Amino acid sequence: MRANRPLSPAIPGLTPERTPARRVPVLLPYPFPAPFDYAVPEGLDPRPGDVVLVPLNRREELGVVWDGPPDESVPDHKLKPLINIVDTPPMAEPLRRLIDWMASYTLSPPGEVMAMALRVVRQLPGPTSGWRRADPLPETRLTEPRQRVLAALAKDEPLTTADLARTAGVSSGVVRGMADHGMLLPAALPHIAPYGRPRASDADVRLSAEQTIVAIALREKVAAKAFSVTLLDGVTGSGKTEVYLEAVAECLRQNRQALVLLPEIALSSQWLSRFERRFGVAPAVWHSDLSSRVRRIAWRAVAEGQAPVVVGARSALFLPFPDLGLIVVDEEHETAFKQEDGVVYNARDMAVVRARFCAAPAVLVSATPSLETVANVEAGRYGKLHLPSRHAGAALPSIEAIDLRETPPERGRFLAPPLVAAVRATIERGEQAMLFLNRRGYAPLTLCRACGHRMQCPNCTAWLVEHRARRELQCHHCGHAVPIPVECPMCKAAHSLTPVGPGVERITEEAGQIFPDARLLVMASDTMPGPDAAAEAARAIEAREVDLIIGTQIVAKGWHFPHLTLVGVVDADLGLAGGDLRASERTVQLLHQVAGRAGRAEAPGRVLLQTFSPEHPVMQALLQGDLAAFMASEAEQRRPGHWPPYGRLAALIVSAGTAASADALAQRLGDAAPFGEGIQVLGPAPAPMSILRGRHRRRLLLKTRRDIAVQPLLRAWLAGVKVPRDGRVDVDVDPVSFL
DNA sequence: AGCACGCCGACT
DNA sequence: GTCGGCGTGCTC
Repeated sequence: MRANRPLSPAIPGLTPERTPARRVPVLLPYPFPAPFDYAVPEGLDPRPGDVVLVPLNRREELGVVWDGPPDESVPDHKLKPLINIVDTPPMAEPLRRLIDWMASYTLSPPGEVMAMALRVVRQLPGPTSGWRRADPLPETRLTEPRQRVLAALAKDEPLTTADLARTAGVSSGVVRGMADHGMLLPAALPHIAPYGRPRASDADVRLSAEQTIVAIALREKVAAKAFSVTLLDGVTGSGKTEVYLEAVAECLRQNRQALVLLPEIALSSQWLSRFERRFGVAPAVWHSDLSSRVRRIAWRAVAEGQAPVVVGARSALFLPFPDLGLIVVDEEHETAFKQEDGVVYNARDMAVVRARFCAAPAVLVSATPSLETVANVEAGRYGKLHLPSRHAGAALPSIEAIDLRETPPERGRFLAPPLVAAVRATIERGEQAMLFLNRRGYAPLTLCRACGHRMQCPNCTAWLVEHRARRELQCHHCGHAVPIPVECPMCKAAHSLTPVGPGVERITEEAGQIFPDARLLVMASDTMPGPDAAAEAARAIEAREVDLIIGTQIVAKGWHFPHLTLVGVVDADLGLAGGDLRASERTVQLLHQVAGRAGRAEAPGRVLLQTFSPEHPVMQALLQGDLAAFMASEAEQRRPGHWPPYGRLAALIVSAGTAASADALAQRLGDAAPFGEGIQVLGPAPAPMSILRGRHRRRLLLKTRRDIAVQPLLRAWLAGVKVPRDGRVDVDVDPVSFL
């Protein structure tokens, strides 16, 4: 091969502008440590970012021409020539740099990160997906059906085989035959802009003086066309969305694209209608369960600059924006931005990195900013804009505690008398109430009254949760489910199994008994699968077809229910147990968010927290409405020990098929642990879920001072320990969950 | 990640 | 004597 293709000597005057590279590095969507080199056949001129088809092992694979010099360590004779350059928009430089940066930061193979960006390109139609008429026509019989086909193409607009056959009223065989005779030539399909132009200015926008000041500041950030990070901190109901939509509008005036990341795109029906009200059109939506057709249209539109605004989940970070001018991360404190499987990354932080590579501003939005973001503001790395009061005169809800030690619920019940009375009064006034409990199912624990046996998952260190509607006990970590047994599997006593503790199903049952005439609606991830169900629930609530909403986690996020005036938190202490570094922070954020659902219009809102420890700092912060002080004291507790955000943390999760081999591997990692000034390794210890999906897990934590990067330490550490066949070591840089 | 090669058990 | 189990090793 090499002998047949000598490089032509460079002749002055005839030398092409760019001498084709003899070999190029190609990044493949697999966990190889580095790009592979390929030979460049004559006539092709691949450049960094081009999507290419290459031979790999005896398959053909898509890869991306990567930057940097080729890896000369692979000898020429081992090189295979790349097959073709795919006719699709190339991966732009900012995205390539994001991929490299993420790979290095998360210690993931770059190909695995790139796979997230390429996943969707695979499904793109090739260049032969449409037809145009050949000119001149080859000499063939011009039958009547064939003339109709040519007439259908008179507008010079390529059509797909199916469309062409339909318009011309012929079978697809006619089209095929004409193509075979060279009468039709393959052509890329024209792109029909699927997303309308949003109107940048809107006379109907009514912002308060406070909002206007903040909106102007954000517009200036966008107009600067430079990297910056701004925290937009505003109480729930302060109109943060309207304000950042004005930054989006400014971005549109600059003719650059804007990206808005939401933690749970599936539940964003209200966000979308708000957007449409402001801009007159819908934005492009991006999340993992789009149909392949919609996904294809959206990807193309983004790549060709035809999607001015994209709203999406974390994977939208990898879309091929040619000219991104603004990234907004709404609810930036949400842990849903953290991707826990595959490449472990935090989309909020990667959004900032992407903004830097695009020379664009990033705006982080929250009513309860994360400690990380607050620390970045204090250190001067991020700017901050504040919206301290609720929009349109709505007052912040009043928050009161119900001390369960003083006014406990009746035996076997979970709603205390003061909460029951408040819900009843609210419903009787014709207003809506909500009961919040962040726990799915009927009961979190099933216990044998005869022998004390607890129903546990065989694969995980977790109790089985009763789902009464499905008559099952289910593990929420691995999905393992069994029918509810009649007798105790341990002592064989019949009818001795008792549900312990409440889940939303059980609260719904109780509420049904206490308020028999109330119209109930349960909102939980397993009762509202998908965006349509959530949108329907939101519609029913807004239309006042519901009196009492009972929900988990998902009722906390971003909803605007104007007739909702009472929120009852069934178990405010839930989430504080477990010794998690972030337990307090997360509980405050979640409960504050839930509380914010109450009283968003004229009627004042009221929030009742059922708790066994109203004196706990978390409850006190919520009751006094002083989150800033709480976060400050939380920060002070972390500072001396160099805990995040005042230090860096990385977790190593060791897993293996048996406890013994997990212990052995964890021990060897512990022995090889890095050491030095400002470096500390905690563990090995059993992971909080010491058995998960049948694998035994151990955990080590690397904690360093903020000025010491964890990645070089981790790389050296892992390089020195050989992982056996059945073992795995997963790295989680900046862990947010300690499970 | 695929995919083949390779060395040990139950079948036409 | 072959079909096939999944252990291990490579892919520019």
